[in-house]
Order: sequence, then C-alpha cells, then structure tokens
Amino acid sequence: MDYQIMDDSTVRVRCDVDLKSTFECGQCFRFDNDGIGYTGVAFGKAVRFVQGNGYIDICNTDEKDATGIWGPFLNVDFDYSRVTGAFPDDEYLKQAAEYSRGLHILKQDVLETVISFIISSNNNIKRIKGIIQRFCELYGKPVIFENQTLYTFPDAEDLKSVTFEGVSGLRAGFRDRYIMDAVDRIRSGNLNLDELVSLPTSEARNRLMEIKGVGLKVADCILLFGLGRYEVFPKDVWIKRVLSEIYGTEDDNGMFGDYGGIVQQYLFNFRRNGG
DNA sequence: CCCCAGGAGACTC
DNA sequence: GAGTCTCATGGG
Repeated sequence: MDYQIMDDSTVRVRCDVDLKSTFECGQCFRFDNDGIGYTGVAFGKAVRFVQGNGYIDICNTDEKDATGIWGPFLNVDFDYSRVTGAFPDDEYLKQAAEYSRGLHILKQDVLETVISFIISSNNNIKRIKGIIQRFCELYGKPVIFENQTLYTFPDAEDLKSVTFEGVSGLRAGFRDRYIMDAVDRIRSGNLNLDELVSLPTSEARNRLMEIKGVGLKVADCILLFGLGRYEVFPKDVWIKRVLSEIYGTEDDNGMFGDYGGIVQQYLFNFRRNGG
C-alpha cells in the first residue's frame, strides 16, 4: 500500500476508506468526529484520521506506526470490491453496499472487543460509549493529545487493578458482573486471548462463550471485529429485521459466504440508518 | 406513562 | 430444545 510522509507527525495512505461509515457503524466505540477528523486511542496511542479524496491522513504518528499499526487497524489492504460481487442479483445488498461504500472492518484489539461487546448487550450505542469511556478513565492510562487528556483502553497489566467496586460504579447495570467475570478469566489465565488467534473459529467462539455475558451474538462480534473472522455473521435485532423482512428467513445459514461478516455490516449500517 | 437498545441467563415445560 | 421473564440504565 502507498504510504507517504507529509510532515513529522503525519503520514498519508492511499486507500478507499470512508471514515464516517467505518467509525459510525457500531463496530468501534472509541473514535469520535472532532470536526477535523476521527480522533481516539487504540493500541495505547492517540491518533487522528482525516478524510481525503482517495486517501487518509494519519496524524500524531510516524512511518513505523502508520504502516505497522494504523494501516492494519483501518484494514487498508483489503479489497472490498470482491465482497458483494458474488451477489449480482441482490438489489437490497447492492443498495446497502453502495450506502456503506468505504466501510472497512477495523482490526481491533481483542481485549477491547471482549469488554466492549459485553457492554453492548441489550444496550444502545450512545450509552455503550459512555460506559466504555468511564472504564478507560478509571483503569486506562492518560494520553495527552493537543492539550486534551485521552485514556487508553486498559491492557492486560491494567486489569490487575480492576475491582468489582470500581466496575459497579460504571453505571453498566446488570453487565457489571459480566465485565468482572471476563476480567477474572483473562487475568487468571483461565482464558488466553492470544491463544484464540490460532484456534479455528468454532473453537474460539466456544472459548469466548464460556465468559458470563458472552452469548452467540457477542462472541460473533469479537470474532469479526477483533479476530478478523470475516465469515462470521453476528445477528442483532437490526439484522434479524433485515433477514426477516428482505430475505424471508430467520437464519443467514452462511448464505453470504466467506465475507458474510462484511455483508452483515453493510446490511446493519444501511438498515439502522433507515434503509 | 410507554417502548427500545449491536442479548444473555435462569427458569419452565 | 423452544418460549418467557428478568436483568440496570438512559433516551425518545
């Protein structure tokens, strides 16, 4: 992929990423539009992505992180044109894909997706963001970006200081004990997130579902957004509506193939925004 | 007052 | 194995 150094803290990458659809489609809860670009913290570093015509400017970074962290995070190398090409007669999917043009599946940190999607259960995106923000302020590390204090998502080391008293102050509701169960399993070694990378999808899913508060839907979101399993098709309330209203079925049953998860994001994004 | 939110667990049958 | 209830919080 084509990276170009613009100045001492900005690297430009040529790609078809659309930041708005990518960061406002409910896959990621830690990046917001600040009027200049989409700013947030991931992998312990603050960054701002600025939309260009056929490129993204990655700000507050260097060449090493741009190519090693942020390019992969934005999934700039993935060719999305082949995703919907296999379904030329699906008019609704064609509309959804057009509406979602430039929507990339982010390659997020696995621990962050585990905690975030536990919090997402029976919840709305606005409140999910607030709970995650408070979790990061409480247990993450401060990062200064343009005179603003942002916070990292807690890493494995930070999890050692997590207590139930702290978690129950996040206003997460009934999810507090689920968050705590995930933290306990991860820091005790009962669940090794690094190990999931090498497991087949069904086995990784089963391991994730041992966590209290992780059912099929949450596990599938972790698999898709954290572990890059693009064939996985998470079924939430919005997608169930699409399956029922458009396709006349309850179960996708793998009908969208190896990149079903990306199709799922197109459909979710389109339907949730009125399509 | 109601219903809903990127669901899951416990319980019943 | 399929229904039903409940769970805590905030927005519309």
